[in-house]
Amino acid sequence: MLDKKYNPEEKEQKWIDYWKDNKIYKFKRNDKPVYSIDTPPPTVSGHIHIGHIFSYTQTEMLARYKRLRGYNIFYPFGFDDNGLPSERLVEKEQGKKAHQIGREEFLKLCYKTTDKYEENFKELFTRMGVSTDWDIQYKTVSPSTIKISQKSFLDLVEKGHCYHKESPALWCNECLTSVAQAELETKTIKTTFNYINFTTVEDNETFTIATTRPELLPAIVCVFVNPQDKKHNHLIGKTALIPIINAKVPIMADEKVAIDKGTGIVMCCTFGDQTDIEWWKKYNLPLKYIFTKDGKINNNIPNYGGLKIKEARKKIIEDLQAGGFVVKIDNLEHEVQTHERCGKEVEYSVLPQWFIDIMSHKEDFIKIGNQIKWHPSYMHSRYDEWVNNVAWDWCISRQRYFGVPFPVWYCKECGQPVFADKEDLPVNPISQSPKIKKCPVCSCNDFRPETDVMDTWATSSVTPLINMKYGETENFEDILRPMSLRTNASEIIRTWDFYTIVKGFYHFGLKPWDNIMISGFVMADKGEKVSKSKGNSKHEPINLIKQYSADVIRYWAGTGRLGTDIVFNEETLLRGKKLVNKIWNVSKFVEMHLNDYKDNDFNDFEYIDRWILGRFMETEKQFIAYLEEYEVGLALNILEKFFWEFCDNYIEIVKHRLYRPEEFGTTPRYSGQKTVYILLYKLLQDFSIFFPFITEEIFMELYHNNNSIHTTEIKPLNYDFALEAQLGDQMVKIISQARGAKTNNNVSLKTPIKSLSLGVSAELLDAIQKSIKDFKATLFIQNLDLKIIDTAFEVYNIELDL
RNA sequence: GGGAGCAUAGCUCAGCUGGGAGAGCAUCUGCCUUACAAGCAGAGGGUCACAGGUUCGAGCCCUGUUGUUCCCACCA
Repeated sequence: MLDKKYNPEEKEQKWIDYWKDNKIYKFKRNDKPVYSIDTPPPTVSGHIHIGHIFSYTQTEMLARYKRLRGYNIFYPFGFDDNGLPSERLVEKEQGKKAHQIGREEFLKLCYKTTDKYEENFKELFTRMGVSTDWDIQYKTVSPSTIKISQKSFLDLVEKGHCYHKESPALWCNECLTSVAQAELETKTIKTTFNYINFTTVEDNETFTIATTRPELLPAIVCVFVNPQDKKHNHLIGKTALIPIINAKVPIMADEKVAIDKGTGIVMCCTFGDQTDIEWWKKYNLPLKYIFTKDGKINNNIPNYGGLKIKEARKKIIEDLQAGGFVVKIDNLEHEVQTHERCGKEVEYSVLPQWFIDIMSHKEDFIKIGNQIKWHPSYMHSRYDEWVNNVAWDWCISRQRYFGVPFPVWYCKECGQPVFADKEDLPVNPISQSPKIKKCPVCSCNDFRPETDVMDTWATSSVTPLINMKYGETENFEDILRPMSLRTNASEIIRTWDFYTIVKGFYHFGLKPWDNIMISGFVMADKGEKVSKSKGNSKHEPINLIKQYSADVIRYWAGTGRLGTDIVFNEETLLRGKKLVNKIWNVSKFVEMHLNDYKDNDFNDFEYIDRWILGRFMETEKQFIAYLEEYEVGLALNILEKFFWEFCDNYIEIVKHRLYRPEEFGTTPRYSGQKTVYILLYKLLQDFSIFFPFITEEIFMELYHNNNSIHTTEIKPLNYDFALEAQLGDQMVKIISQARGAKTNNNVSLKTPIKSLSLGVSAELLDAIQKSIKDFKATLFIQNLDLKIIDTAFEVYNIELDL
């Protein structure tokens, strides 16, 4: 017997335990087709917020759908505890920087901290009913993951897609590491645009250069003018004298200079921006690198050495003003590139780094992108746009600690890199030595380890490889190449998705997945993304679960349209709560009437039963169509609509038949029983995608034919009730009008109708006659007068028994 | 500056390949009806952002405009 009231807190825990004990979601190799999901390993950053719940739940619903369609679901969960976010978390908790703690001790703390938070994450996702198989869980810094990451690296080196080079790279002088283009975030800041006078050495002609970065004056290696610039092209070939610094640099020509920007004359430094780097390479300019790694001016620069960049900027402007070199200073708002992990402006640095070649295979990456089906389709263009705009090879070196080490040593004499053997992985070059004793180039026998670690994305981009146990003896390559689905939010198309495609292409020449599904963000308020870093998650998931139940939170998460941001709102939760409550109540009703029910073959359905069965078939067809397009929210929407129709109209009509067989007959009662038996079963199945807990509770109580609703299979009904579905709808409209008459008279719906006079179409007349008992009983009609008219129907007269 | 999404009832949104403008919440009026008052029945409420176009017919297709959000580029 179902309880009078449903107690979510108790029942949800019960089913969590049951599913776990009975391994309901366990992946086993069998004959069924595999549906595999590459779901984002969340960054273990200490806090889980409602945004996580949103996107993971949508994916989870798809897993449930595919499971109910007979697929063998490969649905692992991972944790991305690798890299800077974890390091920053530990630094914050310790109140110390990594280098103050020491490499070994710091790493221990990283493992300890991430383990702790992983448990929190796992618990909460489990609590939400996530049907992942926790036995195939991975993390991005475990020995097995490090092994696969290193293997991937060595494979790319072998294939010539990965190279080591001293090269300018983006540098964060807060995190003290290089970063990749994809890790940048643009920010608008207020600064000044400074117009500074230079002179030519040859004829002492004054010309003005506008710059936002006057502290780079000591780093100027040359000055550029557009050769088409009639006003300034006479300067080309002369020598510029840098004010205050008094260095002399050549004035050169380049088409890339925009004549109408600033004064049309540009200083080229080492390195102010990306164009500087291009010019530096193109014209083989000298290197005048003036910054230290932690964001100060080099000590060897007179007057400004030791100052922080912004201090130096201030001081040099003062000095320039004092020397009379400043023409004017404009206030300016402009966008700068910042490091997304810390929000500080990035600089450029020159260091030996490992790069993965991106630039020479952009077309291939576009091609692979075209082979993947994007949901929603317009997200594909974000990917294309990113690939087309990428300007750098992917720098995967990070001068940090907590991450995957490069399996590389260098000869101390000649610098020749020596790689670990694939069989020996995982390798930590700091604690281990290379196998070979002598450098193959110079025969030196002294090596130093690579101390950099890999970029987080270098590892998370191999999640398909981790899942398939790439290169291991026992692997899943046959079933996971490619995987069926990747899901994530739009913000990491350019990182996670792109890099995974890069790796997939380089390793196998294949797309990593057949489909990709992009979810939106949760907004705290309009335009304000919920995220842990901004601390605006007003609602703690665990409290919301306690208040509303996991099923109801899932309802909210399931309503969003694919790829579209949603605002967290409590009204939606309330709506979900009502729906879940209604499912419970109607199930109680059905249970009550199935006491003596035996499921026999039966096809002699009453007209009204055919109507609702036909309507359900239409609904489920659309429901499935939406889910095939991954439109979870639209599927839920249409199912919900049907469900209320089922409760408010069908159940109200069939009620009397179920209660009073002596009056309406046992066969019509059986027809009603069979109908609610079928439909509740189907509704529970369909709803189980969204509400795994309450549907399981009801299913296990009412239908004793399986060990879980989640291992059943959705099989569409096979009746031909299209006409009944259509005419039944019209009958409901008539019923609704008659009810309206009662309501308008302020009387109960039980009030008898003395007489009802109706005009109906011929086919509707036939329908009403076939369901005359139901029709009259539902409205409590005493006398019914029917005649045929041309239009669908018209109510001529209703006389109530007041 | 380039690309994309969105604009429908007071609020949050749905509306498939072009033909009836919809749901929930809120508001109002009723109803204790043998599952459910966390319920039920009903009502009011819209120039589908704006301007053109295609079509017998446009919320839906095309062009443009405005507003808004996101991604990218812009550090001279």
